[in-house]
Amino acid sequence: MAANSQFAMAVHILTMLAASRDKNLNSSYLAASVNTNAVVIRRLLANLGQSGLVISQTGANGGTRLTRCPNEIKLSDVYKAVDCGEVFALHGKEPNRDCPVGRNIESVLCNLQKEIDKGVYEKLSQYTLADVSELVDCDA
Amino acid sequence: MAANSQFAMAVHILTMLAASRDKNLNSSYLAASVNTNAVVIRRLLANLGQSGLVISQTGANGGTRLTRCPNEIKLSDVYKAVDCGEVFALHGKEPNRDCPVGRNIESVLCNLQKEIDKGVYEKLSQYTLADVSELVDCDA
DNA sequence: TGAACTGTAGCTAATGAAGTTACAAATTTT
DNA sequence: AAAATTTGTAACTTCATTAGCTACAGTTCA
Repeated sequence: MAANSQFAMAVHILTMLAASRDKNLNSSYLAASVNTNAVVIRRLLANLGQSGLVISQTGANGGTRLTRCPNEIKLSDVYKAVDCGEVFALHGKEPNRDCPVGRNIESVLCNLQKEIDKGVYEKLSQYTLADVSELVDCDA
Repeated sequence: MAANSQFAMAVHILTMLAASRDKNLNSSYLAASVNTNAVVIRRLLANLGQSGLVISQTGANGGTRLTRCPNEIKLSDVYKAVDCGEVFALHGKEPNRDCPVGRNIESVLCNLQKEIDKGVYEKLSQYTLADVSELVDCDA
């Protein structure tokens, strides 16, 4: 269970919301589609809400809806909203500073990490939620 | 401890090996630079060896060395050698097949995942171990 | 008032990485 | 031939993280 599937779940539920823009969807309904627990969905929606992608309402007939059009939500926005970490992790423990390589490798890797992450981000920014919705419908 | 730093460690020890191409380096020596246990290094070297990047010798004065020039080892080769998984994970549990979105989202995400991973791979293939060695020395 | 929601705290279970000890097998040195 | 060194690998522990679950206070609608 250690693999972080939050991005996948986020795209899933946002696609659901995109298909029902006129009404609120509640967390139980979304959870049933993702096949998980409603609290997992609510935690995810909390992140998406903080990034301004969705808005939730408490109370009866409450639920969540998108704040803007699916074609205005880039997948990079989603990626940023859920905290997925980096493509690869740096050293867990600091390398040995008495070794020339150990002393300098971290900064080199850190720059590389940033560049790779930027590439991922740029690639994801080429797609919107509307693109995903279309693909999902096509396959249906 | 759950963040996978094998790529970072792999680049680290390969840089060490690149700086000592004429002789074997043993796992204790490498472990001291990475600041970890020798067995962790040997496990990593086993992966790198299976991908043909390094060759190890048992016995006294044994150890590990590169099989080819640092400028012939792309960072994408390293990424492939250590099993770092994907940029983002797909659903842990299969989504609900009774829902149109649940039924089709996985294949859409899977294709996206492949494309993103390919982008990472291409970006990493632009750098070699020789580039890393140079950067590490420059900083020193 | 009562029903239906979200938001969130707090717990358990499952997974995976890293760290450690131990030891057989291989190889070199003496 | 014996001793020393080193890899390869199994087995275990520890730690961090994700996901799943229950419970409940607070909000909103009818």
